Amino acid sequence: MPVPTRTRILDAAWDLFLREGFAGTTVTQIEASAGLSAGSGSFYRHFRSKGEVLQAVVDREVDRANAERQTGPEPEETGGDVRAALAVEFERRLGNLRRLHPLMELVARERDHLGASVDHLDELLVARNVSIRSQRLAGLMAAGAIPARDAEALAAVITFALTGYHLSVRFFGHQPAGVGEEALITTLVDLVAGA
Amino acid sequence: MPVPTRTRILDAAWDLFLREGFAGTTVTQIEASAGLSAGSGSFYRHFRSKGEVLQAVVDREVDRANAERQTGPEPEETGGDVRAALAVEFERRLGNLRRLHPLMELVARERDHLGASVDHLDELLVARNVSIRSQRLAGLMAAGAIPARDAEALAAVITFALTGYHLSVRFFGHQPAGVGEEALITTLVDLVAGA
DNA sequence: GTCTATACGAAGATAGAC
DNA sequence: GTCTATCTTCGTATAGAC
Repeated sequence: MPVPTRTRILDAAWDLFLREGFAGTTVTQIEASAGLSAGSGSFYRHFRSKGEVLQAVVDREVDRANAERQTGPEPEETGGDVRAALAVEFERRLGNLRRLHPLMELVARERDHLGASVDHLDELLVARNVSIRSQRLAGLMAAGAIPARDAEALAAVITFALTGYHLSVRFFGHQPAGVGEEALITTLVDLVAGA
Repeated sequence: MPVPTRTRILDAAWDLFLREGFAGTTVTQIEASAGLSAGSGSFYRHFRSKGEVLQAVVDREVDRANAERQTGPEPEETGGDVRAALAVEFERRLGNLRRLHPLMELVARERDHLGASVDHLDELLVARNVSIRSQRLAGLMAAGAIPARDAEALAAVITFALTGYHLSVRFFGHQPAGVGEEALITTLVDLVAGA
């Protein structure tokens, strides 16, 4: 079954916007990469402008990310070992960030051309994350498994420590001061669990 | 004493690049904003290309940031109150991030057009920060003022928690899940000092 | 719905007078 | 060193045939 032209355009645009940026990508390039004749206006039979396809591309990726999140693996109960459970959760979060990275980069770079999609990224990266995490942490505190603190603030510290670490590694292309993923997570677990 | 044209061009370009981005800024705009005739090539008597002026602008701002850092206030000894000293240091870091933000944003957006300047930002934002902080923390651990941990990893957690929080607030335009600066710092101090 | 062809405008960069 | 004028290239978008 053939891939519709509209979809091929979205695929091509997603790829090109990531590599060349929005301003650096021409409609002609998109057409060529989508199997249309370069320089023909065939693109415009499917989208009114280059900006419109950017919106559509980002929305599609946000929807994909949300869909994948639904089908993700549930946090297995590790038999009361809080430290192990936290470590697994933090590792999973770093993995999620790696998968989300292309979308993060595109939205960050082209936020001026995007509208409400920025809020969707907020939800995806920060809001929901802090919210869910703080509820879990509050549960652990109530059970006496970890020291009692401001659960929301603690969730924020964790979220931003992981996100910041990820961004730094990706952006600068190396681990900061030789601190690897394992050392970061171990220390973060120690802090939260009160080693 | 008159401002040299080269400097006026740098000022104008810095301003325009921040507001409109590199691709969104035209040489004609820079000329007009620098007091030159719009559309004349007078710009090219001072820089070979638009890309060259971007490099020059970023280098100037990095140098400025480094110079200001030298003359910054020294961390006052707070009479053995480790928690207060940590809080002051974290607040100061958030202030530094606010001042550095325009430069961060520009370099992040235009990194493709920049060369070694990206490494200078790494030094400014991450490398030196983690390095200095880990040394101080190691000193506090040796003195028994805070619990002993992996000093470098702890420094990384602190640096990225603060940087990530700052970025989130700036990028999304609001505090995450109602966690304010004060709550974040208090919780971070509690974690480090072992409350 | 895709093609060829092209209008239209914008922007980087240069030539030569003053 | 700045100006007027212009060259040239490129990119968005449209017109009309098939």
